[in-house]
Amino acid sequence: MSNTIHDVAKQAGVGIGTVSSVLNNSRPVSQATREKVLAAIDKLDFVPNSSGRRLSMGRTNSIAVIIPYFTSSAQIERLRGVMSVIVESDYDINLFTVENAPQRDKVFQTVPRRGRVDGLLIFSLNMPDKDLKRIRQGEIPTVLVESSHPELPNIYVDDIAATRKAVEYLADLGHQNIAYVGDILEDPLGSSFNQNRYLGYCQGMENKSLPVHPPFYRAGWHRRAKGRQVGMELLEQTDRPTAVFAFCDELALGIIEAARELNINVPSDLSVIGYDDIELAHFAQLTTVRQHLFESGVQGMELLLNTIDTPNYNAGSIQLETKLIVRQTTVSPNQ
Amino acid sequence: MSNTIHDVAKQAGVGIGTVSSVLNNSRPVSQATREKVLAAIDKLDFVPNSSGRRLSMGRTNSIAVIIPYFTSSAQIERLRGVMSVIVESDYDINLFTVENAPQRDKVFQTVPRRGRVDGLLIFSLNMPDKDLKRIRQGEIPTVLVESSHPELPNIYVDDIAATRKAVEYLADLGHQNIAYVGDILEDPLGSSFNQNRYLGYCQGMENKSLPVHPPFYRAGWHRRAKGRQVGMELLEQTDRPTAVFAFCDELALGIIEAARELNINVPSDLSVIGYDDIELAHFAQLTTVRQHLFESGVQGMELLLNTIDTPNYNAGSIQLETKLIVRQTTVSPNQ
DNA sequence: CTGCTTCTCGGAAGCGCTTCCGAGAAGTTT
DNA sequence: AAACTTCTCGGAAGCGCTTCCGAGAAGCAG
Repeated sequence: MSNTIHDVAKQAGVGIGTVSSVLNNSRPVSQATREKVLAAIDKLDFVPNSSGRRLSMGRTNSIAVIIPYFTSSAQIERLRGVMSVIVESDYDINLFTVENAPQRDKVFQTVPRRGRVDGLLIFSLNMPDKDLKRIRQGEIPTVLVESSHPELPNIYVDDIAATRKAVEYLADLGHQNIAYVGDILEDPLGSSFNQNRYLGYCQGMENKSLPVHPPFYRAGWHRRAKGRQVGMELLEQTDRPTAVFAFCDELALGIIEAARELNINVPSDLSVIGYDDIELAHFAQLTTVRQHLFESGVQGMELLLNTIDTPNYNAGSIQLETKLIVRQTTVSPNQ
Repeated sequence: MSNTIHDVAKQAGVGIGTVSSVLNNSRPVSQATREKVLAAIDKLDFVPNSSGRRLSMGRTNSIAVIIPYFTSSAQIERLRGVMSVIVESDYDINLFTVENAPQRDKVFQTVPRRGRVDGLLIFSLNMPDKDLKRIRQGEIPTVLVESSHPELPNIYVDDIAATRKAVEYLADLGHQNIAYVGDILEDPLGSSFNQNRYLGYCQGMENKSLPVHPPFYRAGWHRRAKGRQVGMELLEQTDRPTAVFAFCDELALGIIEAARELNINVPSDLSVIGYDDIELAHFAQLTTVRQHLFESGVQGMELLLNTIDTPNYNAGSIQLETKLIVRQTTVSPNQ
């Protein structure tokens, strides 16, 4: 069994209060006593039991990060941003991945509790009002990333405008048959980025007086293999599109694979735009909408830490920029 | 403030012991009482405070996962495997990323403690003996992934043989000038996979009577951009290699980018082999050594959970297979 | 009705820590 | 030297839970 603060106190010949004081610098201790205590701590290789500390202090020093679509590169990149700031802090990260509605509900019901974590960082999920109420009542600081809510601080991106511009770019190149590949519209986890991007797509098409053609909407989830499969379906249609907007880069790469397989040349026979600008988009020379994923994790976590540490921190919302990065998968269509 | 077990007890008109009993099914409770308690729990939206529970039970229900090189796709894929098994369990994940020696030391010194976590899953790091002693003394169950130690259960891969075979494959294609791109040999974090792969490379070269040419050893870390830079250096040499083994796929892709930039055709002018078979290797048609990354996370976590739950579980080591996946970045050299 | 066993349950003790009250020592002033 | 003030520190109380002792109720046999 590990040593406790009592062992240290006995070893140093002092009281437990004194040991606690030197551990936390919570009250002045004479130099001589401090040294005795430090020597005892060192000798016994003592580290305070975190459960005891949590209970008596009423804080946990840990933060929950809740992440759906954990298979997506974009989420991972955000998480990297989160970790880069957390290593500099005293907080631990509790990682919760969420794949379906029951998992999400369980997490939302049990995790945002006093004594469980000191803060919540939620990626891409919209908060059901019931769970939100609990967060507000328990006053556990919460920040949303890639999601927004009038009452909660968040980091977001103007998905609609970004997608609209990407689609308009395709239209300006001369494309008329532009497909949208995303996720199913009524997302069971309650994320809204797919709806937003689809909305942006519709707006772009409308602005350019192009028709939104239902067979050109495809749901393909977040991975390349799925994109390839959906790409095959899409491109095997007799009346196939000349350009595709994919709501994430993985999907875009899958579509390029499908095209390759069907001997459809990208970009001369098919233009493809992705979204996110993940690491590999550069390798693939993919035209895409860059959003600052790593940065979103950094900012989200910094916002959360500030909210936790400074009681009345006025945590507003932060909008991150996007930028269309034109590479080599988009050109004007063949005449 | 949240409700406590006392509030529930009062609300239900029973004692706290009874509430605890129905929460944990730890002793029989009459149907009538149980229903009163459940109603009170429901009404007060009560979830037991985890800090209190941790302290009194002496277990934390959480597991630390310690991950270096968090920017690498391979580690992420392992983590995905870990998360896929953890969601089915009652454990939480505490995620620790480690980027340098001080961080590693701090984590090894403070995390493997009773009252902190119930188990440790360590990726890719070798345990210093001093820290290992603490783990053994405190008897906190530990499993290593991509690392091995005579006293600790682990999940590993025969890096040496896998690399040797990959290099021999290149030699058999007719390559004589084969470069190795990996990390610096004396890794400050104390991982051994780079050494092992380099050793495999040397063995392969020796088996085929090929010289190990020092300028053909390059250290490039784990990301594409770095691989591109190292690739430039390597390929701008007057006497450049005709084939490259890269110790991870990201690096291999970076080298292909460098070649592209220097107008060196892959594969006809330069063959490239990677390692890991990450998601995007398929897209890039990269010849690579496949290891079962996701599976390594799954198995590591399952092994750990078994070790925690069944006291004398005989957790041995598990070797995972590798396989050379030949795609389109390797051919015989030009005559 | 008595003496036994079996059910059911209340609540004190204790997990390891921090906080805080107050006691004693040391230093200062008059 | 007495009366303060200031330092220093011991250890009880309490954080919210689980466990466990033992008490009372209920059931049963004689």
